[in-house]
Amino acid sequence: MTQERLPSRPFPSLPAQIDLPAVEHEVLRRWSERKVFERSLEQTRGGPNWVFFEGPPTANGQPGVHHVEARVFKDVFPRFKTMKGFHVERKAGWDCHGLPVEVAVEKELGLSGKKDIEEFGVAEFNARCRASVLRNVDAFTQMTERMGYWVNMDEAYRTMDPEYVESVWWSLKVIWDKGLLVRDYRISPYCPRCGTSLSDHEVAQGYETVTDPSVYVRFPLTSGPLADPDHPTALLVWTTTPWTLVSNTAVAVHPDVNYVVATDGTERLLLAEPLVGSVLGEGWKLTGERFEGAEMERWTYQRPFELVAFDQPAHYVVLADYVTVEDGTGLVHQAPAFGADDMAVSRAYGLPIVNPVRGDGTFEADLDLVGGVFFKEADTALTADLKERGLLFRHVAYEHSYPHCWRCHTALLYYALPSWYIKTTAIKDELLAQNAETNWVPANVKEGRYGEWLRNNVDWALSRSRYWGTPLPVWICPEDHVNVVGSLAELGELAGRDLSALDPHRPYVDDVTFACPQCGGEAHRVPEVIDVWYDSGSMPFAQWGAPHRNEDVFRDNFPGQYICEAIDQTRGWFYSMMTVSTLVFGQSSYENVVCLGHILAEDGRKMSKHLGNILEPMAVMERHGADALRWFMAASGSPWTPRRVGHAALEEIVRKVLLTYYNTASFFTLYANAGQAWDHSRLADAPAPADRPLLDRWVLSELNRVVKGVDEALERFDTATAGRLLTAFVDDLSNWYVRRSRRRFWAGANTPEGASAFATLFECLETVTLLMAPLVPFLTEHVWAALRRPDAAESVHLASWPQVREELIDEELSRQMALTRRLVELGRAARADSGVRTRQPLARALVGATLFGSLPEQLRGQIREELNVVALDSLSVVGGDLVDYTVKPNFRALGKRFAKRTPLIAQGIGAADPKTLVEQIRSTGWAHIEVEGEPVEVSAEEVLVTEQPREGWAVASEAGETVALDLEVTPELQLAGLAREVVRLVQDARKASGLDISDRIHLWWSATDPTTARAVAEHAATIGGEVLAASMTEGAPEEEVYSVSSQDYGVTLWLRKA
RNA sequence: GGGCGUAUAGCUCAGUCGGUUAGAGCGCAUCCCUGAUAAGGAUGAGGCCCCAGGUUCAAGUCCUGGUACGCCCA
Repeated sequence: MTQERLPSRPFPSLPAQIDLPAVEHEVLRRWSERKVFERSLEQTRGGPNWVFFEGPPTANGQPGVHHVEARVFKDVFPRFKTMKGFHVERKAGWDCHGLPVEVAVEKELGLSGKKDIEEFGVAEFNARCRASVLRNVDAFTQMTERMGYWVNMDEAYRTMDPEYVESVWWSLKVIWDKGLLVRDYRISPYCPRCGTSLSDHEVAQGYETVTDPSVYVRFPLTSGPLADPDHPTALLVWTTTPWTLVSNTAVAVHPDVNYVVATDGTERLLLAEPLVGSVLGEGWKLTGERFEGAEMERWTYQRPFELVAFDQPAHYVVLADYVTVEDGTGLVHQAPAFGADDMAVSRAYGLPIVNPVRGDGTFEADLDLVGGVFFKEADTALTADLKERGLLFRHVAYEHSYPHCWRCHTALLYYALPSWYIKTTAIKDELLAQNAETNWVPANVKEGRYGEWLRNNVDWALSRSRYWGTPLPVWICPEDHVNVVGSLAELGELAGRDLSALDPHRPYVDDVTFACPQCGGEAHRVPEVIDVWYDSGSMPFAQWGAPHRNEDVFRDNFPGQYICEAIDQTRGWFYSMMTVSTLVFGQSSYENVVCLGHILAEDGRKMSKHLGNILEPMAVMERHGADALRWFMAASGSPWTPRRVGHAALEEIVRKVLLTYYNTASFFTLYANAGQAWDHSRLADAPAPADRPLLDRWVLSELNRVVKGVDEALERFDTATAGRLLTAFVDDLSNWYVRRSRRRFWAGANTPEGASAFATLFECLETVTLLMAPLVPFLTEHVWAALRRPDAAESVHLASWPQVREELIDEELSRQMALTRRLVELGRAARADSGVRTRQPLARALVGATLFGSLPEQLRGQIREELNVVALDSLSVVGGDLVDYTVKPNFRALGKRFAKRTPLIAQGIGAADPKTLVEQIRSTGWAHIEVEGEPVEVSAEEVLVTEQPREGWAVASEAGETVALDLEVTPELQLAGLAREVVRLVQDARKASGLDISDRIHLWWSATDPTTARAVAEHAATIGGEVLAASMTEGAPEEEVYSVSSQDYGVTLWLRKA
């Protein structure tokens, strides 16, 4: 569409019909041609920085509509702050590494597992991962542009770029130097066939129901009060993985559970009291000996197998809260190499971690009984051996769900793998202190979900045995000296050659070795790469390549003021952003963090290809427009809770918000361009706001309340409230201000009323366009281009945020207008009830409402016009016997004064004679009532009075307010009504015949109905004025012209342009 | 199993400091208004404010416990 200005017309026209997606494409073109984003940055350079950090989306897979959500929030506040004069750099970023990328590429290549990848070649595999990431980045870029998210994608950081990797290395070296980077074991779900550990997500895909042996084994006690060799007592231990008994290290009990000794006459077993019945059954009785778990700590026992060596003390009872009495015996066998809980407990006791199972899942070859046997297959031999030695108490089959490899269906092993950790537990207090300084939106996340997570902090398992990730920059020599390298330059120095062009990924970086500075032995890099969350948490410095490069830029942009993602990032990015910076710099990297709820499909379920309920973001934006989708994300419901998005919701936003706003602007240009045109120069001549009609003062007051409210809401990151305020104002502006002011616009800009109206509407549109610009940047830009003052910024996004004009806010007027509108609604209800159409004027309306007396004449005039009545009076002028009163207690007021006695007083008010009560209140402001024989005085504000005329009126009441219409239609009123019908017929005909609103016409009329004829004749001047008739002639014209007839009123009308 | 959140009309959601007639939009039906509008207005039908206790003169609202769903973790 074009926005050309005709010489005679001050404004380009905004046609009533609009194709929103087409407008958006036009706006996108304009932004790009005129470099508006770049100029918005240029313009604010030198202003205070407001630092925004882009949480890099994982460029794995195609963007979905849920990606639009966070990206809307990442756009709205930087636009808002830019309009307020802040300089908001927006550097895009892409999270490139990680298992999901690897898995996608594996699928693409038909590979399965690490063995396949290594045969395929790590260099080529990683090259494919890189290519896959770049493909998806493209799709994200297109979506980002289309939705109007202003972010600098030309200089986007990528976590796979060498400069980024080098920054990450540097930070890890800082952490190492602080002694917080350590080696330890980590229990991971592990597929022995594929030789790889699996992510939680992969594990979740592979649960299968299997039957395992369930064994109860005797562990005879060797110390403690029950270790009597004459009456030996054994711990009764239950496990479904007999093969782990080889590595038994301890037995865990719950400190608060009671354990008891039971005997069948020959042997004595110790187990949890609640499980005696279900485990032992008939023939067993309790000996009366009873211990709390806590008392049993460190009692030693005889371990079940002597197959592997322990070089430290072990095999005693330990305490653990995770032990339950729901199944088993309440005594839990501990093999720390094969269970995360076991590992944690054993570590707390300083127990050794013994692991006789090799990476391929078989026991070490030199072991007796099970040497070389696959772990799962060792159960039979081990169980048989236990039975032979009299240690097996019971052996049954046990069916349960157990995780298997999703690739090859091999049973997974929970397996201790050597792993690198960051000792985040050492900085837990610092993290809590940083969190205390952080503003969370919504607030509950701070101490809730996130605070809880911090308080239960465990060390960060950093390493991954994978390929496509930032390589852990650790080189180890045969003497086990650890060398952490902080840059390629440093690595080059160690290796004695220039490595500045090295790709710091596997396998190239693995090939670099050097002589250990401590012992001269050849140091090799450890095989691991790091957790991708560490990559993304490093972005505040790594996006600049700091400190190797751009150290100053980094320092100017740290910490950040604002980050935003969906709620699932609490333990992901929000955590890694806070933790990496606290580890490296001793402070969090962000001050404000917004957590969004998830976007669901219209059916309330997650969007998934499988369910076929995906909304494709580009298609959605082409259908409804990006603005509609943005408004939905920002302002529909509560962004912090899950929300359902669908076409219906977006259509409603288009109709209720966007088109209502646009059509108001369209109306404005239509009339500003008509007749004696209005242009910006008239703003100077317009009356001061205080001298404008009350309706204008009201809408300016509302406008400024909205400016204030929207500003405050956006300052606290509350787009939902901002959206609600704007929706309500746009509705008020269109459906009350414009509706009530139409006549003044018709009257034209040269009349005093018109001058006010044009100025007021222009000011409202200009300001509301600014307020809406961060939320719906396209449509506001389009409207801005049409309406802007000649000296105003070329783009709304280069303009300044509006300042509230407190002096224009008039709370009293707001209340009065609210009453005016309530009374109009009541009057319309009364008309609808009685079936008298609004075009039929009525003689009088009566109003009963507390504040009616204070209503200014101008507002009474609004009611008269809107209800089409000649006179408007208070019901009290009728008074006396013609009016019925009902009174109700106002509990809110009564409660303050009477507290417990409120119900009694309320009852007393109900029992009193309404008329007497009202008369007392009217004359003295107080009324006397009886409560339990005692006199009590109640004030005017403590009772709600409703008054209704007795008969002959159409009445509507609500909440103590009443409007009554006099239904008597006198002959004069009837004629006036008919005249209005004729006016409407002519107006319809003008519109239907395509006349311009300011065209003058010649009008002919002929009435078969004598009453109508009289009405036209008597009201000819009015009719002619209303319809811009230059001449009005009775009888048909001689020429052929446009005509319309009404059988209802017995009239035919002809018209043509004058 | 734990933490956090959500639950109000058929649907999507508001609901302020606790105040006795709980609202809006969509959808349905009937009617009205219209010289910007894809709009606007009125009326009608539609409510166990998730359940159970408690606090209070008074609870959709505050407290405790539960149920269902969601997210994260185990």
